[in-house]
Amino acid sequence: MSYDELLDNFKDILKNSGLKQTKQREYILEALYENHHHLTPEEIYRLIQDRYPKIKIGIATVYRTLSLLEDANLVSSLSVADQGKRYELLSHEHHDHLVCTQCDKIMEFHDELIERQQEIIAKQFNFKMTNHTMQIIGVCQECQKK
Amino acid sequence: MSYDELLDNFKDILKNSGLKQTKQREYILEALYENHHHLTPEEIYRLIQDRYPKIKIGIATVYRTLSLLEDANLVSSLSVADQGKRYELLSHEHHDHLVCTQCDKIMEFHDELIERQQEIIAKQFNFKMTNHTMQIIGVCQECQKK
DNA sequence: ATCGATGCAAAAGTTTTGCATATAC
DNA sequence: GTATATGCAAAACTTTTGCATCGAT
Repeated sequence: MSYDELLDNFKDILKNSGLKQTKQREYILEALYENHHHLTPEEIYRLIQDRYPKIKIGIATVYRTLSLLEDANLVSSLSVADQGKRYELLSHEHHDHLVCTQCDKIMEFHDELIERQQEIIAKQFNFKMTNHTMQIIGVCQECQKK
Repeated sequence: MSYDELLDNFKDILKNSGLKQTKQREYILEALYENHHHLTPEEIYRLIQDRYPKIKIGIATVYRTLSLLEDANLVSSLSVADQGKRYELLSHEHHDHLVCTQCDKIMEFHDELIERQQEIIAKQFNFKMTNHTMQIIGVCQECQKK
């Protein structure tokens, strides 16, 4: 999905819920779009401060907007290893994560077989799946050499 | 694995690392064993206080012991939906989770196809997998009716 | 003009750390 | 006896909330 489509999508959601469009909300979406993945609220906050020094933004707004986006199913949160949640857009192609416990690096992969199997499992439980996450935890190739 | 085997296992790990066996550490392991899954450090702390009113235990010890157990790969942590991590023993048979976003209920499932596929993926990335977690997020059967 | 959104600061909640004391070895 | 573990309290982080003001509609 292009950024413009995504933004239109977000604007529609806001309008339909009687919420307002603001620069802050737009910049948060933009930060998530550009830095593809795994941002903490703190990181998003600083990215916006750095890029738009003129605009005022508070960390509370970042948290509030992320909750909004999560409720609207535009972002998902993930928490592994370190403390604090990290957020990423759902509109990027779905993928899962390999997390290295030594260097905290996060790698991505996509596997159709697993995707399909998840759908089958959700169906078995009569569960209405809105999202799913998977993490393979371990030691990456580089850290194994150390 | 029986509790006794698990405890012996833990004692060996402590001994081999030059660490000491304490009642507190044992009770934390016991709490995780008995209440099969998904405990927060706070819950573990209170369980032990309730069950062993005579013994002193501090929340810091719970955190310290959980880190120890996680390093030793005896427990894994999981964080979804609510804030804060939850811990569970790895020695219980491995399973993955269905998390309901409406009632926060966590259900479990086990799927061999997914397990095998995760191993294949780890191999492709030359990744030494020590653990893996998967969560299917959505709305459970009961909450769909509401 | 209205009502929701924002920034700020305070509060609440979670996790870690320093230190004196207690306890396992 | 020595070294590690513990409880406690303080500190560090993370997230949420109250409130006066601002800004989108």
